[in-house]
Amino acid sequence: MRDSVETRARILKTAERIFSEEGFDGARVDTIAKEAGVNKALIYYYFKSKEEILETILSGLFEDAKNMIIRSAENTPDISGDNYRELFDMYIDFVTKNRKIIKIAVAESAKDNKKSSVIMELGKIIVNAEIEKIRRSYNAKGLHFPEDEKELLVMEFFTGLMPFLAYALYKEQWESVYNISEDELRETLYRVYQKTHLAAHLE
Amino acid sequence: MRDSVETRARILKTAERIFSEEGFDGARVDTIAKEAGVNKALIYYYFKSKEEILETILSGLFEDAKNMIIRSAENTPDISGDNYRELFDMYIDFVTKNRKIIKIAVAESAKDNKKSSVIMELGKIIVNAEIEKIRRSYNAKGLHFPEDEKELLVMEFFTGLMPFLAYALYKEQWESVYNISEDELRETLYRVYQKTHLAAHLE
Amino acid sequence: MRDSVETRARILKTAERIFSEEGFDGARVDTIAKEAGVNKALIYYYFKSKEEILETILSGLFEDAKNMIIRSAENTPDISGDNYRELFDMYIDFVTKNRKIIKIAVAESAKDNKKSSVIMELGKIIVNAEIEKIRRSYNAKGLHFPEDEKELLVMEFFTGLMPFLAYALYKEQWESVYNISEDELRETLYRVYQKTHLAAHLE
Amino acid sequence: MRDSVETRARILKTAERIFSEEGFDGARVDTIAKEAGVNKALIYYYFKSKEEILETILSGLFEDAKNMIIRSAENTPDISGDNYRELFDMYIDFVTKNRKIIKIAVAESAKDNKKSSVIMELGKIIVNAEIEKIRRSYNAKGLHFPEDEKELLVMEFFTGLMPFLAYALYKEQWESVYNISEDELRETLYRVYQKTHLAAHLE
DNA sequence: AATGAATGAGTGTTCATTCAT
DNA sequence: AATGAATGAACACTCATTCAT
Repeated sequence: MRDSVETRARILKTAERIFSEEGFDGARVDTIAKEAGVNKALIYYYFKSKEEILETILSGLFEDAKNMIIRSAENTPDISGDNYRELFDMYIDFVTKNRKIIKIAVAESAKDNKKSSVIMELGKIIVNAEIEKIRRSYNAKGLHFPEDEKELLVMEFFTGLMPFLAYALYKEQWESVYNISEDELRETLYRVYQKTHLAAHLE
Repeated sequence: MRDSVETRARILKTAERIFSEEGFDGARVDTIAKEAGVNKALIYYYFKSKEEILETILSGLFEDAKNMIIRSAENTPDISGDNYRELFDMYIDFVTKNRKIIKIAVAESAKDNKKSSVIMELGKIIVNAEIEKIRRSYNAKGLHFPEDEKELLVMEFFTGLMPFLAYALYKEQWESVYNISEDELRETLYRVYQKTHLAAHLE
Repeated sequence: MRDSVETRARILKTAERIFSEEGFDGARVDTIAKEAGVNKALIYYYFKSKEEILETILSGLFEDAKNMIIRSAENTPDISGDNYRELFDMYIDFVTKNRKIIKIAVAESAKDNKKSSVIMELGKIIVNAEIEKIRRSYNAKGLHFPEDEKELLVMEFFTGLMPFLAYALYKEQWESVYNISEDELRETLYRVYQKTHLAAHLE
Repeated sequence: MRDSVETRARILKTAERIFSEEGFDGARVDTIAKEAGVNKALIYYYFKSKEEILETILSGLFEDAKNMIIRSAENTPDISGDNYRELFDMYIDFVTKNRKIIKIAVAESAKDNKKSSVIMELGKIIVNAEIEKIRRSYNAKGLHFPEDEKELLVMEFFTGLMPFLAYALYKEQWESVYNISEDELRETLYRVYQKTHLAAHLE
């Protein structure tokens, strides 16, 4: 019974890696089985289809994101110059830890054949959480919240969230192409993020 | 002979659409043939393999990007408050027109199994062009160019380029999920871009 | 211990139903287990293989048939106008009660790949029993038994037994397609059987 | 193009044989391909699934049956002592020629999971055709047609048609088990059929 | 007597690619 | 330049059967 849980988890972890390496369609169940060290039929004992493995993995990303948002709301309930760094680190850690799943999610979300996508859904909950924080910051300072909420949505999604997703996607390629260390990339991105996205929240 | 060129182009256009809808691995040569209205074997008369179709399409994106950069260098050789809008429009038009290919490129670039990727290559040439413009702006104003070029690279890639790619990827989904028109999204993004990325270039 | 017998019987009863619904090859051990409410491995505790379940079921049919023949020989040792009905009912009851197994047996016997088949074996013992009765009837009446025993064999198999097997096979379909009740079908078949097969035994 | 028709026919002929030997569920597409001397994928070029092969084969049986009925209606439009033999031969030839398909049809029709079945459908058209003939015979003789049409239906199906289907199913097994030649079995069955089913049509 | 987990060998089906014309 | 037919190598998924407890 303990083993069973561990086996299922191993399958998921392996699938996550293979999906992120080959893409969902490019990945082979055979490969997952072999690399997870289990019989292929066992995968279908735990999951009803390859599709269900993907869904399970993406649900995991959602859960993780929600938990991070809750923790984030507790630790840094509003935005101020002081807690910028904490917030940034929380997000960078999240996307770094989940970068394989994020790659899968982005690749799938790029497909033109669906109305909405995982990234849009993920965007929604993260963006809303951020906007809530901003609202609280304004209230705390006794300022009235800017009426143009749509602009805020666009800002959080396109210039707030995207750099983090891009970091998840291209971190390793940046390290190898530009010969930059993980730490340096992270620090540089922090400075850049301060000067661009975060700066816009200080007027 | 005219026909032959047209047929090849039709195959490419159809492949571009199918790839962007289903992803490269998810797409079927059969589907491309049927939807392009040609015999499947004919595709192999024009292209050596499915892979070669992809390469041809992605090369097209490169050519287009290079041309845009050249035009851009002529029209707006440096960056100033006055030509922001022109620059923004040029990029938005480029990613809108090429959004199908960009979706393919991003999905492929998300795969963990390659050192570098199309998006990294595309990033390089675009980012370099932008940095060149910035350098020229500094020189024009008699200022000395900031020493930290790496920060500039990171900035142009993660907060300069990414919002445009995200626009290409999620434009349609944004329109349908947030019930926003193409124009409104574009205008809002312009304002956001001004307040974040472009603002950083004005200190 | 009581339970154990009951469990085994439940497996057999369920297998009988599933085999008759899906055919032997179409049936899945998984389905039998689930519908019998037992663990799949338990089926292999009671039976060596899926094949052995089938054999057990078909042996059951044989035993039942033999018992019926013995009872039949006691109750109606010869054939006369008076006991036609009793005989007919005995057979109809037998094939009705065993119709699921008969469906399985016929479907299996239809396969071209065996020399003989369950239905041929079943035919043999039933036909022989009937012929024995006829012989006794002739003797009782002081008549000499017709020399052409082969004709008798053919008659008992093709026009004596077949209508009963067909009744087992198509009873439910007849009821639904021709909107006829079980009783009406049985009575009509009796009249028909009298006018055809039984009539031939009266000259 | 000629070849293409021939290849498709060869696949069907082989499938017919394999299905009749192993049953539909027991048959393997691999086996059909190998024995038809074609690549397995080619089977899916001509037929969309194993199921569709079966349907095509069974449709063929229907067409053949209809044609036989039409020919039969022309040659022997009513029933009389004189054309018994012709009628019998027509049916025996039909079921002999189509015995492989009939085996498949009976095995499939035995499955408990369908409302109606091929054999019921086949029964309907054949039985109706026979009843029509009987009606014509009565009219020709100036007799009034018996009111109980349901009895006629039952008679034609259970004692008229069934012996022929049984002949198709068990002909070979009879030959080998009872060491009887094809001709002798056919002749004996004719005599038996005369004394039973046909006799009932002479009152 | 009973079960959850595991497996080898397959099973129908698909796919990119090629051949012959 | 174009096509219908053909193929080898997968591919996702299944199944009867067994193992360990």
